[in-house]
Amino acid sequence: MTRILVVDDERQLRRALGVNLRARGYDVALAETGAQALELAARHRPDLVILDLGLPDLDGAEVIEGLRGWTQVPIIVLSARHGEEAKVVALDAGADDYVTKPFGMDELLARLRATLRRAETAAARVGGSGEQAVVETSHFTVDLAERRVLRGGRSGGGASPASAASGAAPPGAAEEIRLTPTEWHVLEVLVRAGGRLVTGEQLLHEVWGPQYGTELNYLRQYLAQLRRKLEPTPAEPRYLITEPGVGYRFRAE
Amino acid sequence: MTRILVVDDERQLRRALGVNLRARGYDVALAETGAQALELAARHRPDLVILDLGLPDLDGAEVIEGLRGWTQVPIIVLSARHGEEAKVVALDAGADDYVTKPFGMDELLARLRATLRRAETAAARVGGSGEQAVVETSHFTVDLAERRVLRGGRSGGGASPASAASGAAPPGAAEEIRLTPTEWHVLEVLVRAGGRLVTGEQLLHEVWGPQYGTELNYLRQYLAQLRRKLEPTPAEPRYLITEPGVGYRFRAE
DNA sequence: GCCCGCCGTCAAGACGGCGTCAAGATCGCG
DNA sequence: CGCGATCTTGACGCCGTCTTGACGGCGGGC
Repeated sequence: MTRILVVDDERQLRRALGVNLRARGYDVALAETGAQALELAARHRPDLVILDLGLPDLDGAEVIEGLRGWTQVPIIVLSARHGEEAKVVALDAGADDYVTKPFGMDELLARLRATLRRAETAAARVGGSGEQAVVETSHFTVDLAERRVLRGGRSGGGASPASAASGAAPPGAAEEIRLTPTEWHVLEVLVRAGGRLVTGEQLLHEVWGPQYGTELNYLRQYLAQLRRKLEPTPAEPRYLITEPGVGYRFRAE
Repeated sequence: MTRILVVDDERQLRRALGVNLRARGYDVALAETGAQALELAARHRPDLVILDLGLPDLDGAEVIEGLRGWTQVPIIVLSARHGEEAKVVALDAGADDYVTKPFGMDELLARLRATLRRAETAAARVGGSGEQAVVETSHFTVDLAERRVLRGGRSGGGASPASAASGAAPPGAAEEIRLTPTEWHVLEVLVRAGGRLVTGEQLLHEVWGPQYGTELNYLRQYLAQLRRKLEPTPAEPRYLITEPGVGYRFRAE
């Protein structure tokens, strides 16, 4: 469900927004100060922030900058100030839209939908931002953005044992290796670590959740499966390396 | 250079916008009718459109829909109408922002920067191929602008199992496949993703609205119907691919 | 040289996701 | 007011995935 963070010091308006948004099926969190807003945003990870500029503790621009320091979450600003100056400042600080009070609830909701729509398509296109999205070895290619693994680097690996469904691809072309969600997640964590060692405990936390930490047999299971699917000779791993007694590491040659 | 398309029938305002935008370093194209706007947009591929709703030839919503049929270009609407109703209609039709006349040039420019900034993160699109209005496979053709699907690629697929109503079309000619609104919407989202994976949640958000996110059975239902209508062998999908545990993907071969 | 712990492997059962079928609800149209 | 098309919702069975346990080999420590 879409999470909205509403930041406003007027109890009245905060309640009204909360009720209206919840009625539309949004998951709403409320904050009444800038500090509380920043904390809630970090913890709650909202999909959109509705921010009143007239907060008691922090200046509006400070809140926007505090958010923009680490997140691209869409921000709709509410303000009683109609002046152009204020709008320009807020928008250039990183806000996505600016609505002057008093405003109609229908308009705000429509602007909210428009902003969410725009942000959603943007987020879907670039995974996070920058960062290496494709890691290549001489036997396979891991595409973190597209969430895919393709067999075939410079010198194509051996023919895959069984590929029934996919039409015959030209030799040397990229052929997809199907991974289950958990397999992918394990591989992703290792690849994102960029060659650094990942302890068993870290892996379990990332993939299975914080309440796991001792189930090392899970890792043995999934590392074996990944090696079977990715390594040229699974018995002698070249890429998915075991560090005995510590954890695992992805080596990109 | 960033290209802006300005659509307005008032000569005065058109000129003012043109001058101001050019002074800021934008590359500006001008149109004074809806028809001209659509044509210029297709040819010129602007990075943003500023659209006056009070055009002589076409209704404002028509112009927005005409653009949204094939492009995600950001649209800022100008209008003399202050009513909420008009704003909601325009924004829900696909506009990104709505500015009422008279407006301050500084505010418009700030809103323009904010909208461009938000849209830019999406600019890192798959290699220049840009936005295709028509996507073709060897069994059918999806026309995003015309909102149609035609059976027939190079070598026409087998005869459809049950097509009673349509008159006998000449062999190899394009025959339209009728899709319901929801079917079309699902297909459109998948095709627009351009081969990238779309999670179940994203699909539900786009098609059914943000308050949906867990009704995965809807997707099963509609994906099955689309496969029945589009796939040569619905039991073994070639185009509408399931990524188990994650979502769906459109594969254009 | 023996014991113990860690790791790779195999196998089986539990579980949940996915495709499918089917029926009711809803809406627009004649 | 009745009909058809479409959307919504529920149920069911199959299959792939996940979970869990057990076994054997290998190496290191004592």
